[in-house]
Amino acid sequence: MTTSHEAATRDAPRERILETAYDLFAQHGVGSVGINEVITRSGVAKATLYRHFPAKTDLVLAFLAEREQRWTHDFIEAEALRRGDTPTEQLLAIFDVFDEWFHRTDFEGCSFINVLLEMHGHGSEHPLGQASAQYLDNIRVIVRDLADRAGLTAPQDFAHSWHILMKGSIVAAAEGDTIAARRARTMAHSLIDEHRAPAVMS
Amino acid sequence: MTTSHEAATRDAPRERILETAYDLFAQHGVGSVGINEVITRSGVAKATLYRHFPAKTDLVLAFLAEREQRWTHDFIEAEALRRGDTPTEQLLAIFDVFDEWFHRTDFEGCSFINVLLEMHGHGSEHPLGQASAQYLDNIRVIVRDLADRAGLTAPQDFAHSWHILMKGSIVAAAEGDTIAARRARTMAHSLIDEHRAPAVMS
DNA sequence: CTCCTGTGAGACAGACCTGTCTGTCTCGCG
DNA sequence: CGCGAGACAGACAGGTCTGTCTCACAGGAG
Repeated sequence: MTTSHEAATRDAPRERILETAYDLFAQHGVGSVGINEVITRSGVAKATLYRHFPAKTDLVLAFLAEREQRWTHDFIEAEALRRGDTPTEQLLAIFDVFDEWFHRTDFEGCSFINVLLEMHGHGSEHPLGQASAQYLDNIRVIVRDLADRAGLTAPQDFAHSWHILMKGSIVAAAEGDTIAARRARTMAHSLIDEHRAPAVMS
Repeated sequence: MTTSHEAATRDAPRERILETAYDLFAQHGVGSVGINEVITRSGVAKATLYRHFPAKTDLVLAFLAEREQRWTHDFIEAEALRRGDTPTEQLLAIFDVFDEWFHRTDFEGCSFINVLLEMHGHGSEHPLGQASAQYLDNIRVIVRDLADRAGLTAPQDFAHSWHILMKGSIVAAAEGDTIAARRARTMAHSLIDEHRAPAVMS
């Protein structure tokens, strides 16, 4: 109903499908949302959806790619870079962005983590698990590059540890700990200090 | 019902069901495993299962309770207490146990996190989400008590931060980072240091 | 002996899912 | 004006799942 989206969106069924799928998958998870709901909500015919996305997996893969663009790049990365003047500040700003994110009423969690854990150990075999792992990898690359630019030691290990703080705080936020980002930020600060000393090993 | 009970070792279908459900739910997730698989694997009639567990939710709740006993208490807590001589050592030993856990070929992740994230934001309304959150809470109580005994400042906040490291390393391990526990342990050590100083941010 | 209870085996209903297929409509273009 | 491509609508097939139900059997109690 409605088609209140004016003439512009009239001939863009693929965009309408992906837009609807993005909202539904991000909010309710890719497993809980059926194709039929995407169809009815986007006002598209089932045959149209399957013409653009041969299987549900393809639609989910498109969603994950879109998620990386909107969440990883446009939200987290861009905001963190904007809020900090130095690489170190930009790293820490990630958790400031997280803090804002965790306080949203429609906080939806990290789709990459959600999809990966939905595979329950078979993630390395399933294309959705592989894609999610790749997008999580890409986040770590962003962190590692900032660590590089900040002159930190062992940037690869730093990025892994940093990412543990990010993922842990996201799960904590899903649990209801709305100030998890501030807790993680404090630990993150200590981690930076540890990687400023020439020797990292304990 | 067999007079004065305790002829329980007879066939004990309830124990067989729960034992089978424990293995399947822990390994493959509570959503992916159907009642029929529990039935065939445990050699029990469907009516028998539904007599002991009126709905699948009841079976999952029983699984989660069993999971707390076997994983939280018998594995993590007991092993950590055994491996350390002081409360501080026992806290750090949690990540030694994690390290061993992450390296198991049948590493299955944290069922509480998995179930909670499976609710996709509606965890606080769903009984399974509430139960999972409660069991995660209980883990934090164990950590807080150890922090108390170690004389750390702000043990409640400490436990929340510590738990972020635990959850973050579990997700990282699910991603394939087998040495995530050692990374978390290093950060955990710094966290302890931070909570030894008399003044700590709240 | 019969009754009674718990059990195994499995058919069945009803809901929901993915994916296919058949129509009908509209629109652009020659 | 006619034609074809793409889109809408929805029936349909084939599979999954939960949960109910029937039936046969086994063993202890009265």
